[in-house]
Amino acid sequence: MQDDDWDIGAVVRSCNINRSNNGVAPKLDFETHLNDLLNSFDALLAPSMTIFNGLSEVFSLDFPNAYQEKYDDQVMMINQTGSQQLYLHQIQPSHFIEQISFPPLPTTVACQQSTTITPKEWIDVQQFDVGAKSYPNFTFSMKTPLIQTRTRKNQSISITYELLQEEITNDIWTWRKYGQKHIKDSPFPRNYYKCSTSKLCKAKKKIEKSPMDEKIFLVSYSDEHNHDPPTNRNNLASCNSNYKFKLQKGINIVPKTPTLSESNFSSKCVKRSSVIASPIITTMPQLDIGSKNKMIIASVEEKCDGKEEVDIDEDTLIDFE
DNA sequence: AATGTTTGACCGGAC
DNA sequence: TGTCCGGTCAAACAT
Repeated sequence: MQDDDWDIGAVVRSCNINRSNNGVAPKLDFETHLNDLLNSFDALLAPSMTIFNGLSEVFSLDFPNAYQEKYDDQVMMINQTGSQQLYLHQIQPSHFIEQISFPPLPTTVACQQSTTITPKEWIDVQQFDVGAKSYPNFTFSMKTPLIQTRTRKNQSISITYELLQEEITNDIWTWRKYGQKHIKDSPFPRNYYKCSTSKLCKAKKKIEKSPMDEKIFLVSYSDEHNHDPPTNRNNLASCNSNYKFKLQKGINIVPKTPTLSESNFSSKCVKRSSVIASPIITTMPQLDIGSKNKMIIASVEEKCDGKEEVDIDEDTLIDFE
């Protein structure tokens, strides 16, 4: 992927990567040494990559049980012609640690695409068996699914989630607000947070309300925590004794102009939008930290620059237990 | 006193 | 080169 080709304003399609029902987490046991070209992770996926067309900029793979041996390891994958390289790395631990507090939801990722093509053509979630275990495989007919954003050169990649209010308040990390900006074309301000646990921690978080649906918060994470999550619940995000269903203190969601209808922020009233106009994940990918689950994110060094919008293909959503 | 929030100023990348 | 805009800084203020 070329940094200067990144277009955050590109309209994003959505597509899904899901686990099967009753999916059994495989132990991939891939090697994660920097610059490894082939490892057991590749060996499992490489056959499916033969049709990889290299049009993706960023995509994500969400495995029920994938892990890296070392925290900062990066996996580089390469297709059989050697013309494309995939760089895999894990997202910061906070993302999957947080997920354990959420109810089971389909795992969905948002996708950016460059040409007119249906979501099913981007990602074809398949099932294949390894021994008695079954888990999804991914064919690489996908074009440009996206869960990462980067607005500028040299800016850290951020991962954006669509969350409801109660999901925001489930954040296990402590954050200190350091800025707020009104964003162009959005009636709601964007709030900027840094990790307040450690001054050396570079983890950041942005929170804003979705201009598309004010019940939904767009929460972006960038950089990684370099420490364990705080254990004292009294110190957690909101600093409120009844934090669970309160907005984190300092989250300013007052719109510039009252153009949107009122919301009661009740998750029960929220239908998760199938129309995504920003590079976001529509639900938190669910992972089980207890089994070393992590989301793996890959980026590809090739450009695509078309822009188009598409609905999430709800048919491809598969609940995972 | 320590920690977090507010908010205008500033910086730098993109165009 | 100038302008726009997102991101960050930091002083003042609040808790």
